[in-house]
Amino acid sequence: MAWDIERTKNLLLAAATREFSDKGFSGARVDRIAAAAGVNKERIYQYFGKKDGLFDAVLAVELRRVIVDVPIEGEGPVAMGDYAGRLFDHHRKDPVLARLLFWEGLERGDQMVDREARSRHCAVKVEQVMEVLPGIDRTDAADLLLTAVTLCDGWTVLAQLDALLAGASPDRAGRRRAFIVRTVTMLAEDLQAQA
Amino acid sequence: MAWDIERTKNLLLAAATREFSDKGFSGARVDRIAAAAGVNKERIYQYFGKKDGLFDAVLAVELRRVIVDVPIEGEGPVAMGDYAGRLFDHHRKDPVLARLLFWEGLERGDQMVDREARSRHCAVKVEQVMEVLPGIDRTDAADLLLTAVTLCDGWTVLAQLDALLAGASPDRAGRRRAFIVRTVTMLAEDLQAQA
DNA sequence: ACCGTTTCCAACCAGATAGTTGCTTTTTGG
DNA sequence: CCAAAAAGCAACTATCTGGTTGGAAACGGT
Repeated sequence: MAWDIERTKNLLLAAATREFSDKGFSGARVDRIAAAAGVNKERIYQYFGKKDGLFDAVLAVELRRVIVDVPIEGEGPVAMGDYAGRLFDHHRKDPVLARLLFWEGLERGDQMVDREARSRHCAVKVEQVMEVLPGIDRTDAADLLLTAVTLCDGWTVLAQLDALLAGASPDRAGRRRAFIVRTVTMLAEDLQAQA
Repeated sequence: MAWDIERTKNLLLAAATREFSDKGFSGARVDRIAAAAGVNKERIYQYFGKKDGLFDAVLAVELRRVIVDVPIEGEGPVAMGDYAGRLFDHHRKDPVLARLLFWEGLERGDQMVDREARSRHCAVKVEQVMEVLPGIDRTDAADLLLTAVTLCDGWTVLAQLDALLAGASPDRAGRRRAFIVRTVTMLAEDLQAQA
């Protein structure tokens, strides 16, 4: 069998994604990642430098994924609500990114990974919001976007709190989703009206 | 000098609060907590059982604190916005609780600490919301509350993301606070109108 | 077939980590 | 004032951690 470096890297990335998402950076165990990937631990240090590098790589992959899978597009407040809904679905299907973002916020604090790329990513997203809601203030667009992201991502992490607050009603997720969509739509309407 | 067990316990709790808030559960180091408190490590195991017990105690203290310091009171939608603002201020002054909640959500997942007490706490809060907005649906009250909490707590953890999205404008925190207050007020208005 | 290069791996290391123990010091109650 | 109980502490342990290394195995070009 020929060497398949990409495959090995992907196996490691997949295992690392799961481990980091579950346990966070300091909780993740390098040995466990290697074992889950069925790859020798040493490969991690060869391919990704060290634990930090692996974390960064995982986050980069997931960020790229959400950009492609959940675009901001369409026109008017309803389009923003729709975006929030799709973001909610994305996280619900696979909570990895939401968890990684909170892990990063908590563990890394101010030393964010790859500031430049992240900054560009954010700028693009804000720009897209401004296209969907013409005439909106840039700061308002950022606030609206942050609100949508916080609500969607926050729910995947604080789901236990939600269960305590709202009880274990059937299709709780669907109800929460509808609530968030409505909130974001309403907010977008209000911001555009005053623009 | 007489034994002052309470003082020792409080020293440990204070140090543990800081450590857990900063590093989370698996990132926190028992030795560091003991050193910061100027107390022998063994005391922790005597007073709190083990690391888990200390974490639980810290969380309990902070939860009790926010109930007292940030009550839900008043009448009508504006009162809910006001509550969100005060919650925001509470976390901004001291991000400990917000961070602990997210740490718990991420690290503990479904095995939440002291379910019974937490459940009661949540029920009381929802009840208070229903008093402020008479006639509102119970599920809506829970959703509104969760929205306010998610937005306020989320901002303290995702502040870096905020900086990337909105730029480092002066008094960014104040602007975000105003946005959240407005969002919650508007939402409360809408919910009460349809009630 | 041969050989330099790349990929892989088992064993290893130094430092850290949660949790324990045996003993000393202080307090308390009669 | 004395003995029993409680509180305090330094040193210890067994285990785990991220990270390294020296050599074996598989490859590709000739």
